[in-house]
Amino acid sequence: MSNIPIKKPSRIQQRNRRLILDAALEVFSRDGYGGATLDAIAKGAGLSKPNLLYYFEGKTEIYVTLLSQLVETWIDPLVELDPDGDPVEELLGYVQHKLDMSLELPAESKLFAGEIVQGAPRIGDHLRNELKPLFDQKCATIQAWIDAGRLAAVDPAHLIFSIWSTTQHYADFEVQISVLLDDEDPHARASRHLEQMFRKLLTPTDT
Amino acid sequence: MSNIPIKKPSRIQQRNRRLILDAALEVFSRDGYGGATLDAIAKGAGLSKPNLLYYFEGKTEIYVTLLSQLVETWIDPLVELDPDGDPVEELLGYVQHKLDMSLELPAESKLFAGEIVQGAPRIGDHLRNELKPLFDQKCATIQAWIDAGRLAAVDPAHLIFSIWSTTQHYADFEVQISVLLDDEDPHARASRHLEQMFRKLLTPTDT
DNA sequence: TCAAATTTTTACCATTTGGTAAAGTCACGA
DNA sequence: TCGTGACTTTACCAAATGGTAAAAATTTGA
Repeated sequence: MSNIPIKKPSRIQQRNRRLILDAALEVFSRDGYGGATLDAIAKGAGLSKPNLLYYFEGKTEIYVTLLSQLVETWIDPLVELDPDGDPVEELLGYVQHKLDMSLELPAESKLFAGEIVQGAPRIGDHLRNELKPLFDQKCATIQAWIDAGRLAAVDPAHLIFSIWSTTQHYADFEVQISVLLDDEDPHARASRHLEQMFRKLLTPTDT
Repeated sequence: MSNIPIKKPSRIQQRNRRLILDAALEVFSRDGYGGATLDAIAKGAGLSKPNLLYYFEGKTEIYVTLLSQLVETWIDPLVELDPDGDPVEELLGYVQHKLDMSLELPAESKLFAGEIVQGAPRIGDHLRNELKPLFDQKCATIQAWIDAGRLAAVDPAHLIFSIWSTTQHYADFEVQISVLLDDEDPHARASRHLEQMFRKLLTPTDT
């Protein structure tokens, strides 16, 4: 018996909200929350500023909407870690998946990084309510693999941190990497390097 | 024959510039460049805003001064990588050193991260002129170690990226880590984990 | 087709923010 | 102790920015 009328969004609404969120992703990830302006987002979306505010209640709502959607996509590959699969291959697959995401969605990665670096003032709850339970569950999965002797003894939590940090680094520190690397194809070498590193770390030694 | 009168800074000048830079580090690392305000910095430093601007030409100058000094400290441990030392121990020592820095100077790490994430618009030159040559040199050192069979065959550049990303992660993603870890002492476990990971990666296998 | 609902534009506004001018205060060497 | 230069405060300001009111235009459904 909700009094709130839930109307299905019109085509115009869908299109414009998408335009706005796309433009906002660009602007927020490039300039940070504080540095971003509604004018810049409006310009990017091809709309007027008051028109923006017809679709979103304010700057913060745009930002939070963006981040909420993002967190879903971001933690999704972790969900797919299959307890019944081969431990080493599951985890190496996860590494590659995360690396691919970093290279394909750098703006998303940067937006997320920026928010966390600044203390997650606007998505702290999301982390606690959605990410934490999943994280604990996956740590348990990894620990079970170790206990079964199917994976080298590693610290599950810190393993995940290492996977996150090394892969996201290629998105978040893009500029630094491109300054330092004269390289042809950073992706291929990054991929090989991470595969090598995590395979050595994770492969159990029969004793 | 410079016409610019270089005066040695008075005690007051030294003290106040330090107060300002300390406060600015807090504010910039917490709110980002765009989100930071001169008022917040002034308040943190216990000075009036016009008084701030007596010591620095503007917001940007404070920020750039901070970052320039930071980059020095930041790349310093890399300088110390000794070509004549034991390769594995040198690199593991570097890992620990970087990890310690992340835990002791999180604000510095975040400030740097924030700048890079946003495309290093204000210290790009610093990276090119100071970091790049050092980076190339150290990659060569690592490659030499590998060629001498004293280190497992790894990609030197991407090894360094992995060291940077995993260690700095503990500073930059502090909030996320503290949400996910119920843990007593993250430092000790992080240290052990990274030691384990990089030792396995780097130790040469006699063939 | 035409009225109701939705969407967009125009014209604003209050606050915040980086920055300045200039008067005043303080410290220090002669 | 007094004048000079270093430092600080007061009183501002112009531009930028997040946001609003209301009229105008457009779309939609009967």
